[in-house]
Amino acid sequence: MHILLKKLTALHNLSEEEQRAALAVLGPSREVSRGTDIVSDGSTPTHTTVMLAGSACRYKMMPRGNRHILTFQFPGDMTDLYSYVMKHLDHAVGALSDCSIAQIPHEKIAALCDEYPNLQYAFWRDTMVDASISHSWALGGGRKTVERVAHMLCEIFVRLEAVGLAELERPLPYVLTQKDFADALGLSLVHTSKTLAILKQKNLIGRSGTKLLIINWEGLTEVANFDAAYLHFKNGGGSPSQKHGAVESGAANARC
Amino acid sequence: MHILLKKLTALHNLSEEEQRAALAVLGPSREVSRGTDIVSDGSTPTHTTVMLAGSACRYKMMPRGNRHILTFQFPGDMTDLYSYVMKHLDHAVGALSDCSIAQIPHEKIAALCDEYPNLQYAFWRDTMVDASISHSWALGGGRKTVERVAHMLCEIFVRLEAVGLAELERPLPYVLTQKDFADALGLSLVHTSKTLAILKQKNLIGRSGTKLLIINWEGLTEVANFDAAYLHFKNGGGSPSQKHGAVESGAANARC
DNA sequence: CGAGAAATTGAGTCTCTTCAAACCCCGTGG
DNA sequence: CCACGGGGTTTGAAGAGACTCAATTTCTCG
Repeated sequence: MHILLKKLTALHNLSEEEQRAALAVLGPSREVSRGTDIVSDGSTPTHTTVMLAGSACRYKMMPRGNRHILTFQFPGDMTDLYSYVMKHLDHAVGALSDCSIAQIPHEKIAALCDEYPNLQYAFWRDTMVDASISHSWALGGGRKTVERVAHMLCEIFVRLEAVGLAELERPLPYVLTQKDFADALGLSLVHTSKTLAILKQKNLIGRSGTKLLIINWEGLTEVANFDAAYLHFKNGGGSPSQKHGAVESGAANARC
Repeated sequence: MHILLKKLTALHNLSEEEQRAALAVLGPSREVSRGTDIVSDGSTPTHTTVMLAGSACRYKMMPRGNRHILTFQFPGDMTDLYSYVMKHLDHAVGALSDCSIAQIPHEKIAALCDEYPNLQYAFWRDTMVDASISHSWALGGGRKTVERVAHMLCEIFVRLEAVGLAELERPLPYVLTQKDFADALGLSLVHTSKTLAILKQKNLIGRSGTKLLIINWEGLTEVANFDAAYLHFKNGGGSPSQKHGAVESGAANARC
């Protein structure tokens, strides 16, 4: 199953036909190397980007020269539905690792939306999950630092797992540097490092080469006070221990 | 002109017919008194709420007992399009002042969306502006405290002005307590108060009775480093001095 | 094996928080 | 018409958390 469909169907039910239609508009894949911008700030994109592999982020350079990461983007994510709706982008999208991406022209999205309202609904839903994640990040979610860091690790794991790219006992497939975390959390690199050290000390996480490894998922979610509901995956997210499963599966079929 | 249309047309062009259709689904108005919830956390609303008068906020109570304000809602705002898309709400909506509101059943929104794709587009756009505001709030936008506080004041003014509810030289029509600001900014009440005091000292803002008064808009935007572009109003927002006007007016008509 | 990137550690400083008390404005009731 | 009460605002002081600066260590990749 195509990674884009894995993501979309994890959020909303789509018919076979809708799935085929969505795939049909996908352009050829393209490689982007780490550190380069996929879409630049202030531009008015004509295409939407779909992540196929690798990790990226939507970010904004702030006046004081610091990078402010708004969200991470993983395979299956449509980084730029935002620009389809907004036209004018107020942030950039950059590759955090070597990535491969595909594009969809905005006209084709509009055509899809007209023909398949349910698909438009899925797209809308996708952008709203993004908003929900933003909410959760904003103001650090009222959590204290150790919680916040742990929470972000949980989020990343669940999102990757939802598209079949992560599983427990295995290191996360992508490299995110501590600087990336720091810029996403709004903390200094030093402090982020010290906080991660605490989680390592507790034997909740570790490193396997350059990659991050979750050693004790239960423990991590507990420290983080993590509830995957805000990610709005149909199956509730949250890995083996399905704690909060199927919260909204009842409504998942209906459009309203 | 109805307040809802003022808001929607400030974001996107709508035909006469679309405007009529949008108004037609509005339920009767209802009063909500200050401090009560309009929609509660964890619920699955069947209606979308339109603010007619007063100020409200989407908020979440955090484990540690603090209130975390996600966005302010002013007249014309549709607080709950979020729930139309998400079904299951992960935050509450509460009245910050006495409010009057109207509701629209979700089925009617779905019907509207089917019949008037351009209207659905406007709705989508509305929710995305919300997301954009979230982005701007997240992590304090990388600003330092005085900037942040000033920035929030600017945002509130521009949003109210866009629907014709605020003008310079006049106090803002609603009372927002410093606690409200603090909870939205993620700062302590004490610190918020001290920061506002700085802005007063500089003679940028003042108080007129219980209401806030902007004394020097130019100065305030300068301190805040404020650029209204992220609010995505067609006219660029930003009051008399139209600094960043019409950024995307060219594309505003087209759906794609 | 060496170079560069990333992570770690320590020390000093400043911001923001918490706790606590006083103040002010405004509506109410005597 | 004035005293009272309460919500909201202001102020002060002490302490915790986070930041910066700077040096060191570890890791990875060529």
